[in-house]
Amino acid sequence: MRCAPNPNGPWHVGHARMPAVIGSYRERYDGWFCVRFDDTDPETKRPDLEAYDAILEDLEYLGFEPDDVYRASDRLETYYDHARELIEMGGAYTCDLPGEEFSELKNAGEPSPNRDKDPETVLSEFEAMIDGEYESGEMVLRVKTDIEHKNPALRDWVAFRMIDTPHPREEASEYRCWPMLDFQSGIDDHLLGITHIIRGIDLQDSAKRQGFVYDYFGWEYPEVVHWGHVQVDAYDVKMSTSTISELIAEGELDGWDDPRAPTLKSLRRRGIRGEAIVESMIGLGTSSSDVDLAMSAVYANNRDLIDDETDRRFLVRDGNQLPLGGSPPEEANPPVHPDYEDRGVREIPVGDSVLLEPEDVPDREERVWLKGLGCFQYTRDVLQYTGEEIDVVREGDVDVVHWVPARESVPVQMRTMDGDVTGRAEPGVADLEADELVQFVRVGFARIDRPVDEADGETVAYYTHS
RNA sequence: GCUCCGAUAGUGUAGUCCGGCCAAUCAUAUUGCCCUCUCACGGCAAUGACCUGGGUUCGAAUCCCAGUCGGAGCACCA
Repeated sequence: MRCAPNPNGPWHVGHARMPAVIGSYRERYDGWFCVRFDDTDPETKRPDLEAYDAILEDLEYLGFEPDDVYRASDRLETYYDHARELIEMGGAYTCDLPGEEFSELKNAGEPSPNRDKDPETVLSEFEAMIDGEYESGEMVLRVKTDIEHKNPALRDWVAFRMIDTPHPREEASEYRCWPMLDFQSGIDDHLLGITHIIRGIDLQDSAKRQGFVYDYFGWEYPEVVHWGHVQVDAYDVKMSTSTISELIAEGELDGWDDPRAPTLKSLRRRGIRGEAIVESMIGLGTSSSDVDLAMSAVYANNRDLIDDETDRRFLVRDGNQLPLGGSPPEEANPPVHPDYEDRGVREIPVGDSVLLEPEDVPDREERVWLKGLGCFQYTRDVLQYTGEEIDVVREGDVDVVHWVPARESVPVQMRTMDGDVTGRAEPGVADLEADELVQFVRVGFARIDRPVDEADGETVAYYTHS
């Protein structure tokens, strides 16, 4: 099988579907899959030189390594050779009709006047195309299909056209005569031994179009599955490489890994495992209708993967400072993970005042349980330590909240899909390293993006999900 | 205009080929309860769907026809 991306930018979430599905088939049937960059349009779908590697990185993040990697722009001579062969069989003709004129004839079921040129003429004109003797738009090579076919989409389609703009890859920059996707991809699928093709409904006519070429060559067409488009909820930004690219250029997004961007690089930075995305994509199946992927499904899969191993920490967002009274313990020792006592406890110095999230500040005279510390009553602007046991919580009238010491806590900036939030975390957070995952208790999971910084003493975290 | 494709709960999916075991599966979501020093994890429960209309049949989610709705192609894009 093959994954045939157009290298015009890093992948968005929807792109994960192809490798997820063919990768799982590879495992199940001991199969083979390659990545083939179908980069045969240096102009309208101009390849981005950085995208080749970016896509391979995204693939690696998802947990896949392709068995082979090809670039269509390396294989032009192969396509030319097959075109020559096709011409000799009388299966293709050069055509200098402007696109609109041909379109009119085609829609009427009328052939192009060039259709019956003899192969020698066609061949010499095609060689001239290869030699770059025509300008863009002057000459194309068409596959001779069935000009009266009831489906107008299949009638005598273009196989090669002239493009004046050089290809961005240096190795391919001298070529001017470029194959269209249907020709290039059709030839390659056969030559690479592809047995099963999965592609979008936008290419649902491709198999029939390419079928004419396969018939000329006497090849057998692979099995094909078409699937619909994927929409992802939870994002304001349209899931389209070109849209995201524009938003980045305009400065609306900070980059491909901005948490608001529906890209794989963004999910990676937020600490979501590629595996969670892959599982969600496999869950979508291969239906040909359009589907909506709920991000909650990705989060649920991810939570399954990371919950057990992720240590707990406290983070208070926009904290209200409250002084403590009544001689509470000097240090709090909540567990590193509530389900794994053997991982030990954290050591949080308490000090003489704490920060609570505004919603957690109790009403006057009410009690509140600071996790890992004890019970306090809010009296005369002070949280008065009551020394009561945990039973008061079990009895049900005391809420349990997280907190941080006002003085010894460390500043944290957390970037989320809905914007940045600031807060302060327990001191241990300053010792975390980049890429570590934490669960901020009662807030959610986060990935440490930048450990504490000398300049501002601040730790930057990316919010994963609840 | 021509041509293709699809339609099961909020979302995704199984079942459709080879009609009965489907008063429809599983996951997620939502809600409630239990557990709990988290609104995490775990456990229990509830909510919730075969697009419409005909036909074939003893019997239709499943087969046939029509319609409706949705998607896609008819590019010198991929």
